[in-house]
Order: sequence, then structure tokens, then C-alpha cells
Amino acid sequence: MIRIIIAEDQLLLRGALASLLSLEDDIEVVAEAKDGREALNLVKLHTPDVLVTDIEMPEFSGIQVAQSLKRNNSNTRVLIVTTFARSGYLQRARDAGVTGYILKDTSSDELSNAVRTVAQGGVVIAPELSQAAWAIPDPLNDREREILRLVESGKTNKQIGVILNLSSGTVRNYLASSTQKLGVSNRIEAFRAAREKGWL
Amino acid sequence: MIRIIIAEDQLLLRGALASLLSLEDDIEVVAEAKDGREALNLVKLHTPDVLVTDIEMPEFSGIQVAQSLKRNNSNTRVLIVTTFARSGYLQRARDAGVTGYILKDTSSDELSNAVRTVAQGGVVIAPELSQAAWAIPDPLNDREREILRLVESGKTNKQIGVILNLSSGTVRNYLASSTQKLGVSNRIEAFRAAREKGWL
DNA sequence: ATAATCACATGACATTTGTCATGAGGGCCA
DNA sequence: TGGCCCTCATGACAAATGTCATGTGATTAT
Repeated sequence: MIRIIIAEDQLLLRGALASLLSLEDDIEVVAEAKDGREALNLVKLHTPDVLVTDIEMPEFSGIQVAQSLKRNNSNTRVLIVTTFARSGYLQRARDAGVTGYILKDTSSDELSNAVRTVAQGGVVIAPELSQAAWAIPDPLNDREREILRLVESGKTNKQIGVILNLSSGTVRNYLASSTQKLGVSNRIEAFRAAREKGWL
Repeated sequence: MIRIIIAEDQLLLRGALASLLSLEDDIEVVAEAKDGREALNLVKLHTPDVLVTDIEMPEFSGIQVAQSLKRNNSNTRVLIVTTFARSGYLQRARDAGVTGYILKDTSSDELSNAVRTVAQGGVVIAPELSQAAWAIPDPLNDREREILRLVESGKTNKQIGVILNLSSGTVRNYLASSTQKLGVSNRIEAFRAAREKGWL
């Protein structure tokens, strides 16, 4: 019997997945979590075979949970089920030891099979990601990423300088570097491109 | 027997909802649609009692589908199931004759009950929306909204002027008006605020 | 018929953004 | 030890953004 925990902030999907996966003869849903913190706590408590988790959740993201489990040498394998085919997410997920990565545009049968494969130690990657994912490493350094996040929230270069204790000229240089790496022309295109790739 | 169609672009959720709602004695899922166009076609074909639909879908949004059904005097009632509690969405949904509006952070039991209520001619609005929703009318005019969409995609004022056949000075004036109405300081804050409210 | 409103425009000016060159200081590696 | 790289900085300049005043023509309301 494969014991799993489901982590998903939307109750409707979480409940539906729990119900459907419970119908499988060889899968047992031992707990459900609505955010990353709860997921971490429940995995520690129940030590399931697989954690089925979204990425974007309150408290901790699914990737952060995976990172924590890896750091603590947990035997629980992680299967990511997310909306977006973002290569940046997949790269970070791989680095965090995640062995399953599928999209929500998959069928529940495929989800069940993915749970089985991951439980047995196999690797499952959504076909849509198999190529694009491994091609482009994240070109941004940490400072550039941090600045792009602040740009995304609408901050001016001056404000970013104050927040990060940098001069606004330095912020402009970092932004220029980012936009060049991303192949775009302005700050809006820059954070959008980074966000779409999962690099933000 | 309440006959329904489910429209949702994510296969996992669509399949899960179809399975769960089919388990109810008094609800029959007669078809499933993966985008707005398919939803419209299937409603015309099957004339279900209720269309259960997401808002953000390829082809047409759930609201556009509702608008079309209203325009064609359809007897099919519309129940929106969406992720975001955005007042702008709810306002447009109401105008389109939608009688159910719940969030994906609801349980499947609540969803089933909402389907029943809407089928009987009742109105179901998510509690989270009951207050905030009706307070603030959309302050943007059509031109401002159109310009904010282009800003959101990273276009410069000059580019927007070319696209909309306006002078860049006019574009700047419209943007200034938008940012003032939204109570923000720059273009990025402006489209984000409008997007979050569902006015974009 | 007239006044008010709306959509769009022009113009001027201050501020911000973006580009690019150049440089300092510290850490790392051969 | 010296070269290279990274992080951060300064400076100059062009272009874009944002603010604000003012105006035109069409439409609408009185």
C-alpha cells in the first residue's frame, strides 16, 4: 500500500484528489495539507512514501518543502503537481531531489501512475517539460533576481536602492544586466520573462 | 436529475470534479469542456441545467460564455468556480446573468450544494465576496483598460500609441488618469492593482 | 441654441529609466 | 603574486515616464 500526503492550497482540488486517489486499491491518502508548513509537519508525523504537492502554496512552496525534506534525509519522495511548465521551477525541483514533476493538465489516471512510479523510486517528468526544461539554465544571479522581484511589485530604482542598501545607479546596472540576459527591452518585459521561465 | 456541464482547462481538476459530481445521486455530468469555445458548443448541444465553469480559460472566458448564453436566452444557469475573489470578475459575472460564484477554496460538498441551489433558480455567492464585491465599481474606462493591458505586456507609451493610433502624449494622459484612479504611483503598480481587482 | 462632458491632443518641464564606459575593493585560482 | 571575476559604484547622456495646464471637436443634456 502506497501511503501518500497531498499538499494543495485549493480545497476543491485537494479534496477531489484525495477522494480519487483513495479509490485506488494500492494508494492510501494518510493526510492532507493546505500549505507548505502543514505539509512539512504532516510528512514528519506520518512519514508517507510520497508527498504529492503543488508548488505555489502559502507559508512554504512545494520546492521549499522538498528542500527541507532532502536536508533532513527524509525517505519520503516528492511528486510535484503544478500548473505551469516553468523550466526554472523544474530545475530547482530537481536540485531539491524531487523525482516527479507533472502538470495539472494531466489525467487522474496518469497521476495515479505517477504516484506508483515515484513510490518505486522511478522518475516522472511531464512530457511537455522533457525538452525545454533542461536547456536553459537560470542566467540571473541572486542580486538580479532580488531586484526583479522588487521591480515586479512596482518599486522604482530609487526605492529598490533604499530597500537593498544600494545606489540607484547600481540598481540600474543590475536591471540593465538582467534585461540583456533575458533578451528584453524594459523592466516590465524583464520580470515577466523571468516569471514565465520560473526564474523568479 | 440535474444535468450539468463542467468547463475547466486543467484536466486533473476537470476530471476529478466530473468523477465526484457523478457520484451524487441527483447530478449527472453530461459533458466536459476544456475551453470556453467548447463549453459554448456543448451547452448548445446538451442544454444542461447548469454550466459549472472556471473564468480563465482558452478561447473564451467563463464570463464571455455566460454573456453569450444570456444573449441567446439560454435556460442554462451558470455557476462560476474560480481561484480569485476579484470584485471586477464578480461584477462582470453578475452583469452576465451568472447566479453562482464560488471559489476553488471550497469543499466538493459545498460545490454539490451550490449546483443544487443554482439549478433551482437560487443565487450562491462565496462568503468572501459578499462584502467586498459590491462596494467598488470599476473606475476605468475602456480606453484606460485597453492601455493598461498593453502596459502589462511591457509596451512603451510610444508603442501603445502606434498600436492604438493615439499620440504618445495621449497615452501618457490616459495612464496618468488610471494611476490616479487606482491610487498608485506608476504603470506597474497600476496594472497590478487593476488586475488584482479583476478590472483588467 | 448653449453649456457641459468626453475623447483625444499638444506642450513644457521634472524625474526616472536605460545605456554604456570606467573604476575600486575583495575573493579566488593558477 | 598576479590575473580574473564578482559586487558595487560613479558619471554622462539619451530616451522614456509622469505631471500638469490648456485646447479642439464631437456628443450629450438642458
